[in-house]
Amino acid sequence: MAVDKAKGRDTGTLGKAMRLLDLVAEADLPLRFSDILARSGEPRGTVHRQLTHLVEEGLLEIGSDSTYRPGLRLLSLAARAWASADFREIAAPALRALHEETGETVHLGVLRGTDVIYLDKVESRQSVRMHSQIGKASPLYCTGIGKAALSLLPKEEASRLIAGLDFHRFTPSTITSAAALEEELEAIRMAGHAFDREEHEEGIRCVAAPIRLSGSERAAGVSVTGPAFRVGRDRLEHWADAVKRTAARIGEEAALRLGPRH
Amino acid sequence: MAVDKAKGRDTGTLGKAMRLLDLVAEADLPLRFSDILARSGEPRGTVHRQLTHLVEEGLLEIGSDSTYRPGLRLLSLAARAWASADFREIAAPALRALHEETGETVHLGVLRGTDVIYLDKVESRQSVRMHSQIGKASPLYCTGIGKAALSLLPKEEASRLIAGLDFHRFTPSTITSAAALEEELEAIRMAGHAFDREEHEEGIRCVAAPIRLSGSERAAGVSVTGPAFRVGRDRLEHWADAVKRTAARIGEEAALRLGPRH
DNA sequence: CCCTATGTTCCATTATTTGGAACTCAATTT
DNA sequence: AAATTGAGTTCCAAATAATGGAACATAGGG
Repeated sequence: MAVDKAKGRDTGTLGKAMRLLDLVAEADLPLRFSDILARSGEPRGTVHRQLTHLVEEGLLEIGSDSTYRPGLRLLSLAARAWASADFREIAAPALRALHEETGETVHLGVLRGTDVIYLDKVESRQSVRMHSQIGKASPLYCTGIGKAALSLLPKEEASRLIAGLDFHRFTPSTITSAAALEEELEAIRMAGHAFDREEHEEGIRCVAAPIRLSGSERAAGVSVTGPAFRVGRDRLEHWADAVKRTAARIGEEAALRLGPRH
Repeated sequence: MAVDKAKGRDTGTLGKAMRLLDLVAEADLPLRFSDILARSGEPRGTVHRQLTHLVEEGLLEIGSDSTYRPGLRLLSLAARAWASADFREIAAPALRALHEETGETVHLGVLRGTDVIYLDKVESRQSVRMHSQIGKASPLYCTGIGKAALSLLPKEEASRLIAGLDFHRFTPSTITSAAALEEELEAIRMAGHAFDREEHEEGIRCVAAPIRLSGSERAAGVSVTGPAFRVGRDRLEHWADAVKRTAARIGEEAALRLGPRH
């Protein structure tokens, strides 16, 4: 049977179920059975039984027209995951301070695999709902936090991650080659901060700094984000120091409160 | 091995993994391997392998001191679940209106099993972070929304649910018997709204009304919540109508936009 | 009425999980 | 320093659950 060496993991039955769950969650509209069947490439019986199990567990929900969508149980599980992410709590005051100083949206994110997961967000305007972004995953190579966090990893680990990336062009400025990313990464290591120059979304720019989380094997970052019309290169440059100070502060706090005991 | 008829479900391997995940998520502080082993009652080898799988899938995370806590992947999955909960989106304007009218915190929740899951919350003070409650599960028998939603179910279904409850006294006013709950339920059916008279948390009161979600086999509710010192019985009574109107409005909107197609 | 698309169920075969025991590695205790 | 305890990890034959091909059901057209 030989486990696929390239990918490595083999989480058996659970892994298969999760792949299916991902498939449904990732779709931006409810899928019908046949859609899932087609996308999964697995045989009918198998898919059907697995979906049934996921529904019974509350991880998926099935509509009257037998469309599948993510289930509520995910919400309650995540609520706990979020609550117990004490790193987030530790960072909160520093994020607020940075927001006051800059007046723009501040994000906190961590690296998971090749994605950045947003843990928290501070913004002034209420109109855009807060949760909308929390927990969201974005590719590492086109976000300020992603690139900043990457610059913190040991070089060979960073290169390994980069080698495995699947670049997708979101905007004209998106970095779309490993070579270009490696080059930018070198600059980020020197400067201590990273920019996102409308690389993920047109009209959105940011400066980010990496947070060193000793102990926890995790790379994280903070960023200040704003619309291009209001935030020019000069302002980004100008904020870089504040962002770096914030990152350092969070790193120290975390080391203090998560390091010794916990 | 004869499936436990009383409980019914048998989601095989997935179910077992999820039970373990719940166990870890439900604990309010990170558990070590032995804690989990003890609480699960399963044999060593089994627990160890399952935890390993959960970690590999990102559903759990393991700290340097080999403690387990909920993983970040739950956040990203839930982000999608929340985004695609179009019911929440439909309800949002009505919730805001109710908040403006009453000036107190407004909740939207749905019934899942014997719990109420909070889908959304509108409040004025920013100090208490919004997410803190979203996705949270609270027992059905001591929350306004829970009791209201229950009043919507067919009587025998409600009774079946009630019979299966495991009452826990949170405050002196908590309802702690099936008989008392059945009685109150009758009153709620007549009135069309439910109160929470400091039954879940001391000093916190609320009025809730059930939302009828035709089609979707789901019972939901809206509530207005406030601190006892500011919200007397009279005020609660006074808001009852507004809450009922809001519930009706959400129900109609949902029927319109989720019923025909979708 | 037949045809097709879609969703559901069945069951012998096959692969995965199980769980008891043995093993490692530190930190105590004797 | 040797023995003991406690915590985490690994192993593998036996038990159990997942697989997937095919048959069955159901609904909408043409």
